[in-house]
Amino acid sequence: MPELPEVETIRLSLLPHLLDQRLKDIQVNETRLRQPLKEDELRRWLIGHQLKEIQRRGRYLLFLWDNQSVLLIHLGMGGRLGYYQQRVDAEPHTHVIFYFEDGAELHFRDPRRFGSICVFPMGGLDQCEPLQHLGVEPLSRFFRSSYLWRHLSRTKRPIKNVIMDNSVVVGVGNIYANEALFGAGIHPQRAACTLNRDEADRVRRSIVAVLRKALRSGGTTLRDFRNAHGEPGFFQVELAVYGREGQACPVCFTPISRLMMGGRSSFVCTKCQR
DNA sequence: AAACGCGCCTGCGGGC
DNA sequence: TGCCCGCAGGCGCGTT
Repeated sequence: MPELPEVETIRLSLLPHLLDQRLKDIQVNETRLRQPLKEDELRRWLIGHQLKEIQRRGRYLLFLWDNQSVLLIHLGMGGRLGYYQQRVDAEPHTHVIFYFEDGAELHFRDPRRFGSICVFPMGGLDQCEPLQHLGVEPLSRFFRSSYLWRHLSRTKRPIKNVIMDNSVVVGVGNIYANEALFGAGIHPQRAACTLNRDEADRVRRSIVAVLRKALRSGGTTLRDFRNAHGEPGFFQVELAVYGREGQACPVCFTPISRLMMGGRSSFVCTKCQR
């Protein structure tokens, strides 16, 4: 569920509170995450250390500490990070609690346990398996038209699958892929290699535009997304097609149709998107 | 060898 | 009312 704008929103909401804070303790309630959580490693690397930076790579949050260690957190599908100024009762499915010296707490909550938490030395960042094969950041200068064109032109896969492929471009999930393709006027099932350069660049610019706009709205809250303070995002009211089957296309009023692609819902205006 | 499909996991909403 | 099924979907891995 959290795609790039949601993860970035969480990062921005944590930043002012956690920077330079020192970690006092860690409580692990559940180690059975996507990959088993190594509690002793977590404690050994992080307790007593000061948080120096919070970065994001794709959908991963990277917490950098004063001992050159990196805490990697992925929120999976419905994972949440909750920041609390002082002691609070943990909500159900709170698997890990980070206690800081100023009394603040960071709660990692993930009912479906699709998320993951691991720690590794900063020097080993290059060897960190989950980050190995990630493509470019869509909001960086590396997401150029020549880059996307190269990836589109060599495959017959549907365009929607390609822009959701994290080895091409990171952080674009189902919601923003649907929105970006609507904005570009491209049908999600078009074979990527049939797009011409102009269409490919329309897709690229549409991805950037929709991610930026969603970020400005604090992300999309369909059901459970919240920033670190428990506040929802507001981009759901601006969604043009996602989840709007049967509703009028905001441009031409044709009813939005839903089609399944590999078990995932795609929403499309068949008049605007070709 | 690219590309598809499945399994992981729980909550919730719709239908009967 | 209550139960069951389908859907949500990122990611890694196995299969074709």
